[in-house]
Amino acid sequence: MARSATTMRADILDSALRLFAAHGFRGTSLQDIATDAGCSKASLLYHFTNKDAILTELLAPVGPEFAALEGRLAGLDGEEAARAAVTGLVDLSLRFRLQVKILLQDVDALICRPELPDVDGITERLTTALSGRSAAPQARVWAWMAMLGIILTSAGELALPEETLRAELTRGALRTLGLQTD
Amino acid sequence: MARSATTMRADILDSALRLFAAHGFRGTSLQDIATDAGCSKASLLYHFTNKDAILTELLAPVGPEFAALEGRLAGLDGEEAARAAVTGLVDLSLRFRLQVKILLQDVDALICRPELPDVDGITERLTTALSGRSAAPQARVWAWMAMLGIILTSAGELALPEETLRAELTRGALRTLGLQTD
DNA sequence: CCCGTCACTGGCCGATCGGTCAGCTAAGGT
DNA sequence: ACCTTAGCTGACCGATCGGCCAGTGACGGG
Repeated sequence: MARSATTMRADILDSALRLFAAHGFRGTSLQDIATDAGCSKASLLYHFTNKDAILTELLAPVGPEFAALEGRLAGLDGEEAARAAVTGLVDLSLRFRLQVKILLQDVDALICRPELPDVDGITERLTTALSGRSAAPQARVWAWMAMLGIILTSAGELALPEETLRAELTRGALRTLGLQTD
Repeated sequence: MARSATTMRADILDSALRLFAAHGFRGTSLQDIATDAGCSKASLLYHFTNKDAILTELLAPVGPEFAALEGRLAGLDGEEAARAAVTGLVDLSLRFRLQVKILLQDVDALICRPELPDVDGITERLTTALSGRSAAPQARVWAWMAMLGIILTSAGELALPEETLRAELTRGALRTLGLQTD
């Protein structure tokens, strides 16, 4: 054995996460991952049944976290819902920077996979909460701006300490939505 | 001859623009475009030297427009620069919805092509203008949020009249940046 | 000491990719 | 009537993709 099994699996997942986030799921070949992880392509398929399984395992923790956030938002309305949605979304975007980047990069190729997070549904319910359950066109536009601003800015490569980023993302999004920033 | 040459070329470009925007450049094969345009794959490569040439022609008008915007912004500073950047960016994002979507979808695969718009440079100069030439971390974060919010919300599929979208994108972005919305 | 299992690999497969090429057809000039 | 040319295509090519399989070598239990 070259190295312990758990190390090999972890190395593969680590390489895959970085490469998928950098070049997209479709833009990263199994050979790319194998080279980066320092093993053969066949070794990947020994530890994982196929390429999709690697992605599924990387994104596994994301779905439940967003579902939990939606559960917390479900009972809220108006400004209360919007504020909770902002802080929750900022938190998840920072915790799952790379994973969210992967999801948004290949949305169209990744929806229609039942085991993966339902991106369309999540974005719709999040924008609804961010808009304070309002159907007004302006509220919907601002909700989309706030959501995309939060998610993609945190997925970007701003070289800032995490707490600074968290605070400014929150303030920026609240202002986008037309809410007081305390 | 099946149809006039100009019609065929235009049909190919039309199909390619829609498909590239929907599934990405790498996610769209020449066969996909040919099927959508109602011709053979070989016919594509009769009208265009290769796949990249189709993309280059689709994105040709975008680069100069952004360069012109940057030229107008170059002499401005502070809040004046930020306001001009917002209105200019909203305008271009709405005029080139699909093209911008293509550019952002496959950024990593599309940079390093000299004949294509320099996405990194454009985004950097735009965020600088949006932040009012400020180097403060908060200003840079908000500039990124405003830019990504504008570009990707206009590239999305909100079913709203264009002038409503233009007005709300502008107001939302100005508020993100902490500016009065008149 | 041997044998089974685990970790891993080289080599191969069919499908699909972007791209080439010889050749067909119809229109237009002479 | 003949020839040229533009428009278009089917067939084919090498490269690369995801995935499969028959091994091979090291380790641990009996």
